[in-house]
Amino acid sequence: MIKDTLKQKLASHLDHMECLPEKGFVLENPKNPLLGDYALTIAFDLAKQKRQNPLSIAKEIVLELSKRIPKEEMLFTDLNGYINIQFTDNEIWKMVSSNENRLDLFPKSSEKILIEFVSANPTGPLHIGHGRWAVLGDIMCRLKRAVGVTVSSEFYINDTGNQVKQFRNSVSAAKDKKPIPKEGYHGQYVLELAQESGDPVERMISQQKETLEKLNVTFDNWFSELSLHNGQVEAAISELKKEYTYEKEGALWFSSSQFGDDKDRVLIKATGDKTYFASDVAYHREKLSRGFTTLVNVFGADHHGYVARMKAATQAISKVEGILFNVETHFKIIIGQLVSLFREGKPIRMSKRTGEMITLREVIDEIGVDATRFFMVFKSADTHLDFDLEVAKKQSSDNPVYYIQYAHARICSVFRNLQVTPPFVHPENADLNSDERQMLLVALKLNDALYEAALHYQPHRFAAYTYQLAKQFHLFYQKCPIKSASEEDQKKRLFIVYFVQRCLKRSLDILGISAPEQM
RNA sequence: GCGCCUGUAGCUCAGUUGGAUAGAGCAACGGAUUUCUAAUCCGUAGGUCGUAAGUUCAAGUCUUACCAGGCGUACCA
Repeated sequence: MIKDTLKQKLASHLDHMECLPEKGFVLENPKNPLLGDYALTIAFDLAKQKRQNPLSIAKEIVLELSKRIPKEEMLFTDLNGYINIQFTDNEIWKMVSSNENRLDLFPKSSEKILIEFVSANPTGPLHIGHGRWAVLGDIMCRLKRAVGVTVSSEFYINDTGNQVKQFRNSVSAAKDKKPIPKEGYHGQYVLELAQESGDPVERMISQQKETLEKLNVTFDNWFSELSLHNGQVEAAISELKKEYTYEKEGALWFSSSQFGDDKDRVLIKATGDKTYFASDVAYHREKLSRGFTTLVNVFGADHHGYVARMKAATQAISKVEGILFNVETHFKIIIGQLVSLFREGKPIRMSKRTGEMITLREVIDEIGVDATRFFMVFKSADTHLDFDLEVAKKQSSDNPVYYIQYAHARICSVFRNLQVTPPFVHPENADLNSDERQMLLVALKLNDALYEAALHYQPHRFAAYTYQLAKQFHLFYQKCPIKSASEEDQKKRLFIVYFVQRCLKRSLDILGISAPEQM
């Protein structure tokens, strides 16, 4: 990580100079790349502490840093109180060669994370919202793994309870040519399932699995709710009973409001049935018992009302059982906002009741896996996504995802055309023009982008980086010909492009998008 | 009513723990190829960052109030 390395280096020097602000400091990216590769704004913070003009502080710091850090590595300049830092070409080449190996670049982590996502009811086909949460969860797993964290992905199957019962009833009603109950499921797929033999719930689960696999999303574990119903739900309830439950109006309540929930929640109804929430408590108890240090749940926004009670339950269980687990810091719930489908600017109404809906499978079939994944990950998880099928498809020529893939294909094409095969030799300290320099710099920032995105569970930031990398390449390609270049330039540029190719491939792999060699 | 998310260019959205002149894509307009894929690149135009106060040397970013949209608010899952 070049930013991290630079920051540590600067921090130790600034500390010795007694110029380290109390709050710490941030390495900025200058708005204008001509100003520098990174920038410090510490002069403004120090101005107050030292009661001096920020401009003169910046000048002093530049002077002192220039003495301490050899000018063969980087150059410091000051402007309007900002301190700008520019790497030398020599230093860029050094970073390129030390960037070759991967995992040991990141801080070691002893975390063991469980990421649960999608967890749709097996009572219908997945829709585009599930697709978004699936892609987000999947890429979070890939990001974490890429920085060396242990991650397990899991789908929780709600294969028991009222909804499942209604669903089975609906299918068997359809089988008997009887009207489907009012509170049942009315989609076209129910009629189709009625034509088939076997348990409709099992059919639905395998259909969902198939769709997700098609989307390039796989789970380490499919966890059945039903499997908790041979004692584990009862066990979880009796654990809570030790301290945090009471009876009221014939029902058993969990006092979740003690743990920050708006109100208390029912575990066992007056009818004697256990609530869905009770199974969920058992499920999360089970997660803790498997020794995960961090739990992550990706919820659809339509379930965000569940967050407070799940946190409350998990905290209560950990207390009763004496497990060291801080919900505030180690139970991360990511809310994925909903997706609205459009076609040529017109909203597509989705209704499970009337059965008028477009399934995730249909979207994938229509616009392709790569485009679906990219559109789902490109926008931040907490913005409502307006997704126009015609735009995603019609644009297929200058769609951002193809733009990125094309960058990769173009590089492969260069090699084919020149009849050369990587790997290429690393040039020694060759001078860089500004386009070559920017190209390498953007490519070098991959690990920083990766680490940041993984740390904050923000896959969209990594997608944005990948796009930026492709963009920089297309610019480079335009400005820096390889075939017609001098022998020396050609050698240098072949290596640059080879480096970029590997960065693109690695980025696309993390996004779960293919990196074609030809388009 | 209360809670969560959102409000930035005509449209869809970025904007790092507050930093330099608020950015990209699409759409519009004008250019670039005797050269490795023009699925590309360059340029022009487009903004009261929902509104109003506040904090700060510095606010799209933080605080408060209000306005608008989405979602939630079950002894359903």
